[in-house]
Amino acid sequence: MSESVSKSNSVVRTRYAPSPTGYLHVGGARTALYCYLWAKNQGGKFILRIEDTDAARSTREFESAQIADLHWLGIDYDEGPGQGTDKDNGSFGPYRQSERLHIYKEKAEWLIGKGQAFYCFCTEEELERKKEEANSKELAPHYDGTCRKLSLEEAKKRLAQGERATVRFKVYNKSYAFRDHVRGDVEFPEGMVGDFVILRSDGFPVYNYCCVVDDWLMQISHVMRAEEHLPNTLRQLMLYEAFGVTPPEFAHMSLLVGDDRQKLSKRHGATSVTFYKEEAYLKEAMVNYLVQLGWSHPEEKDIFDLDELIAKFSIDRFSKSPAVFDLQKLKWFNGQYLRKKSNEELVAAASPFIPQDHPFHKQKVEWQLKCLGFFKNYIDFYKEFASAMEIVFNDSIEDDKELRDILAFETTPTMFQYLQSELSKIESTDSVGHDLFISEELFDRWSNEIKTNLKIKGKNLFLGMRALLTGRGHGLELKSLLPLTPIKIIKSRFEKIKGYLP
RNA sequence: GCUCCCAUCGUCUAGCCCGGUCUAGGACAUCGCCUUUUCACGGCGGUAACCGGGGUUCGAAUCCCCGUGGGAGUGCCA
Repeated sequence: MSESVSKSNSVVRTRYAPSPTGYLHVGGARTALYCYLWAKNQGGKFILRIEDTDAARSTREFESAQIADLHWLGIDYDEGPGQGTDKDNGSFGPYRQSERLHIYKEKAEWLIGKGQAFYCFCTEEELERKKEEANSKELAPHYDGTCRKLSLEEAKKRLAQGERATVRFKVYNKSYAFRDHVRGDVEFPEGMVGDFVILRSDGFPVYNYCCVVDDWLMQISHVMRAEEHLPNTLRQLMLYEAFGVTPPEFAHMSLLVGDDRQKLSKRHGATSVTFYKEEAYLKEAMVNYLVQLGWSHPEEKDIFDLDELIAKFSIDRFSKSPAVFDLQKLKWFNGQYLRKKSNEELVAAASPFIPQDHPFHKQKVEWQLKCLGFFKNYIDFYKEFASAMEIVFNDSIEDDKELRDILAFETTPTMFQYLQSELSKIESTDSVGHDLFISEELFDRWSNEIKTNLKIKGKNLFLGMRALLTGRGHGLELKSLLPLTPIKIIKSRFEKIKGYLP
């Protein structure tokens, strides 16, 4: 039985170690966020390590895309590709595993020399056959140890003759236990795994191996990763032991799952951060939402920003059970943060997400500020501004019972006469053809004159004005809406509404 | 198959380690009311959960055991 010993009073160093084989996954983003928050909370360092040992699937494009997405969320690394390579107490870089191959080779040779690893000449076909055999006999499909007995001299001879070999780790026959910050005490019984590959026949290292070498050499204090890695910890513990190194502390976070409770994947819908970024979700909402999928604020608060998170974050408040990634709450968060933005911020940030040919862009800045400031109360996403503004730029009549009822009020024709004459007094556009708008003052004057001169008030007054000026029986607050509507639209609707009067 | 992990409202969760203050708290969603002479925003309120069975105990959501259900892993992927 081996006990992992906590590293005390050492500097906290966490790492997020993605493989650049796709875009940043929301689950990965959450893990990165937790690593980042813990490091920052402890005044430590957050490291980004690129695990690109799967050369066939890894690309630099995905690497930069993932970094860009992390950056978008506000997660910046202290050390990583192109950053902080020779910082502080020595060199921890390079930070791409493909650039660390010589290190893995050297350490593997050391292990071989120590008799803790050996060359294996078994072919994939042989291995596959043995596995099936073991399976049919209901035995654990472990490596059967064929090459374990080979002497080093024998192995070197075969290597010299050009035979390809992997390097396997000679597994210890004993049970392991360690304390996990999320899971508590975890035990692995003896005999769970067979001798596993640490170096492939092409010389590239395998995940469980290079992960340990790097976490060790980069002096990572806390390994925080998804629960799917929990079983890997056994192999890694063995490697730490072989190297004579104290393992880091571990925290295995629960998985993000889909509505069917299966590990979140593409078939559950959009899972890449890039998608949400492009859909103009707010990063504040994304961070706030993601963090709460598996972690809770000590004061049960719901809304908090990155700075508060850094201050309040703790490694002991993770939940153990998987969390369903469900967009409802993210949508709510997005609406909350969107409404918090000032009108100036809104115009700057949301304009790109309003179609280029939208008349919104032709209006003056003051109008734009007022407009988005008004419509933000009705929507949750930047992309919804365009459709929300329909009511301002669309001169169609929404003919329904509600509208007909209002038009049938006996006061409505009188009001129509009055508004017709008022509208005829104002211009739709200025001298250069720009849209003109009525002022709130003018709107107030109209209502007052109708009230005092025409003796129309209450429901008849407001609903009547709404019907005649907007062509609808219901809608948004008139006093704010009308001054945002181009006069030419109001006039055009007014012309059409004539035909609907009884 | 084997190994490991998990189990509180529909969803995210608090509480569990250190049993009583839990007739189980909050948030999203939902429903209702108020506000808005309409909608939304906002405010107020309602519906809604301790997987099952045994134990330990005066007392269990909380501790123990056994079931059941779910998930992950079992690669020359990470």
